[in-house]
Amino acid sequence: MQKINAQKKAPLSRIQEKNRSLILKAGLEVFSKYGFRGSTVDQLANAAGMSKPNLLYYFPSKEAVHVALLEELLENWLEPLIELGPSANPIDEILVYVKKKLAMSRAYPLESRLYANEILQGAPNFSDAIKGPLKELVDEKAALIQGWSDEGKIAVINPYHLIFSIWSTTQHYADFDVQIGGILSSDKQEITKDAETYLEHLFRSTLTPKP
Amino acid sequence: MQKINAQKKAPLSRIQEKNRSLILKAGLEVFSKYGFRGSTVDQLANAAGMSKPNLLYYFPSKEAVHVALLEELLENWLEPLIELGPSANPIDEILVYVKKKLAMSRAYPLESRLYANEILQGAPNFSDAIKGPLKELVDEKAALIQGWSDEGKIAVINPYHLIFSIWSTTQHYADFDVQIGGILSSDKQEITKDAETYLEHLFRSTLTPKP
DNA sequence: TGAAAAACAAAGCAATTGCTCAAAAATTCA
DNA sequence: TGAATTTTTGAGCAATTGCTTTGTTTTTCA
Repeated sequence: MQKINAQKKAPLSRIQEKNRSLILKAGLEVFSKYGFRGSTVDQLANAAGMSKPNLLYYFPSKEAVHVALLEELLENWLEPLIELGPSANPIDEILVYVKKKLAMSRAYPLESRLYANEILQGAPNFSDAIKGPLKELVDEKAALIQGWSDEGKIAVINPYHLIFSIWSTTQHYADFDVQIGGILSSDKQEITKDAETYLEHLFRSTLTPKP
Repeated sequence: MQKINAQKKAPLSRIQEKNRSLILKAGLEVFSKYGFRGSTVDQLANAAGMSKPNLLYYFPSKEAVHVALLEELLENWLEPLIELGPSANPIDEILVYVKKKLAMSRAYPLESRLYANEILQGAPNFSDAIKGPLKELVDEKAALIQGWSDEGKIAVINPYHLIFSIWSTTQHYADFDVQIGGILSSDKQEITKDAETYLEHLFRSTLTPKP
């Protein structure tokens, strides 16, 4: 064990702060591209611009870097959904959530791919978070949406699958970026604009109650 | 090089047939779980129930197994979209495609994850297929859908993004299976039924033209 | 300033990697 | 049957893996 498990006691020095963040940034780049098992400590150290032993001076193992990244990720990932709340106009409230998720896919594609990699590989370091905080939050918001549905303010839909479809359609633009870029010739900005228009239509139609 | 590049000349013997298929099956299991770089020849050989040198007697390298799998995958992957064609009822025609894709996600989750892994990692062995046959097919079907849109038979939507959303929502049930299972307590069969109901509503609402 | 502490890295460790060699075992077929 | 061919593998290769050892350099702060 290294001395750096003082994380919780002493505040981090400037150098520690800088190097830990360099390592996490490097970890994000490497892990999001190759997954945990496909990434090497050498790659991490190279990407972070430091020697291997120095990297392991700040994090006790390759896995520790990965876990730290996933922990950081969870908060940011849940945030937009947390903000979904009671509203006089539920459809717009949900559409705002869709737009936030799409914007996040575009602003943080590496994070999205890190997450996708982890889930794809069976979530070995993330299943607690899924079954705990994530499930709780989704249950809560699904109940909220179900309420809107019961009141006739939105169409009758399964709120869980609604959430899944919002996740999948928005994250697709980050996770399958290579595929989309291979099929569409337009530039990224235009793709994003078209995606937003399309998704707005998609979810508005679905949510609008039938007469 | 091994003698097995006789693939195209001599027909495969019974033993060859059996072992190649054992290896491909093993490759599917391992690669879909860990990605290319995260998988080892040892794992492949173990999963195939044979020694490492014997596996390499049938395929010249780990990469050759991976490439063979991806080639096989492409055909099956394109098939449902190929079948999408002119119809008096475009909405139902598209909904049939959605259902086929969802069924494939459920019947072949490993294939879906193999594909997702490859794309996530930048499609190092698949970008030709994406920019070639896949793009061509998608262009063709997008034109077909655009035609329906122009004729007023379906709503005004961007056909490319419609296709992306069909892919993402259906494949999500295979690729993010662990996450879904962690959130929903119902059994797989019920999840699939609910997903089908939800997706049918989702795409029918989107595609139905507004008066 | 200088001694203690923190930050760093060259070299090296055992284990694992993708793959090969050489030879044994199994199969084929004249 | 038995010789040729195909199939199989134990052993081993150099390279890479995750991580440590050992020490040097830099920073901190009394």
